[in-house]
Amino acid sequence: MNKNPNFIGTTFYSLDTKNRLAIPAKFRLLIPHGQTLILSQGLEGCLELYPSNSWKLLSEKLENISIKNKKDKRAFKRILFANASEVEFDEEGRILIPQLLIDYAVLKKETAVIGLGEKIEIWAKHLWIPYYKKQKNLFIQQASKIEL
Amino acid sequence: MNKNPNFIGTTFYSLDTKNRLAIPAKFRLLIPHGQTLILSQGLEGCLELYPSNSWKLLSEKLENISIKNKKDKRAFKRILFANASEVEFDEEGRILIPQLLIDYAVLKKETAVIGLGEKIEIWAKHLWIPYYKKQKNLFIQQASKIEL
DNA sequence: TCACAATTCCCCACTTTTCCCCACCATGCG
DNA sequence: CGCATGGTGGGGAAAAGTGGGGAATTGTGA
Repeated sequence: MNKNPNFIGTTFYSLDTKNRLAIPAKFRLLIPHGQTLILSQGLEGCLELYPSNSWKLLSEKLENISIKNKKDKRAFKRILFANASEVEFDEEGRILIPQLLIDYAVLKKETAVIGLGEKIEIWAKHLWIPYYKKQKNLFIQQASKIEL
Repeated sequence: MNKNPNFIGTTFYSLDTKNRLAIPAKFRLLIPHGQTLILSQGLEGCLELYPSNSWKLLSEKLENISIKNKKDKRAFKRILFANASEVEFDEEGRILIPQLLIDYAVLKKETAVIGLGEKIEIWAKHLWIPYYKKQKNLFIQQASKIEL
């Protein structure tokens, strides 16, 4: 009965001096109260925030993925899990981001919080903006080919 | 059971100083009460408004297009989701348009709201008028080739 | 075991944004 | 005319985001 969350949209929020970051109320409402979340490193230098059930799906997917080199697979899994962290909301709907992950994503004060369906990505704004501009053109080219 | 809406026609409405935009009553009546809508980027610089189930179908379609490169595929999904937003009607039948999308479509006070069957497009009037004039001629040429 | 430092967490306060509500005006129609 | 409907605008309450003080907790080293 528990419907999968469907996070959508971009918001620009501030990481404060205590490494706290607000999560948009719209997203919070999609997450059952008291549920913990998993914050881990994502690709292209962002962070990923998962509700625990989405995280579970991800780990299962990872088990079934076919990387020929088993050694590489183990390594990938280790890095993913080693840097992952359980986080909770405080009274104001913020999460505390571990220093390790702040360094990984080169987070400064300005961040972009982006809903991607089953997960939420967190980007340093100074990295997101150029990435966005570059990829937007690719998007438009691809989308133009599709009959709507 | 649930019949697809069929939005038709152009209206020129005002975006107010609080970024609210009225949706024509005749369109609203086609949307079940309480249903959320997805506002997202369209092509040629407009915005598109979908009943959420229509958007879901569209996004799945877009996600399944064949991009071999996984990195490009991630980028595609990010752009798709980053520029979309859930919106609801207020008591007066208006939606609140996020600043990000206002910037995307270069919306000023005067907007054009256009019914296109299953979706509604929102244009800055100053962009719509020249686009319309230009495409109208093309339309006439095309029409002469088509048997109706 | 204790003292000290660093981190985390609870709480409060301030500012901005969003949303509820009402009021106005134009239009169309009996 | 008077009433109903639909679009526009704005006041003000409520919610959301931001920042910081200080207590509680944890960890470290003497």
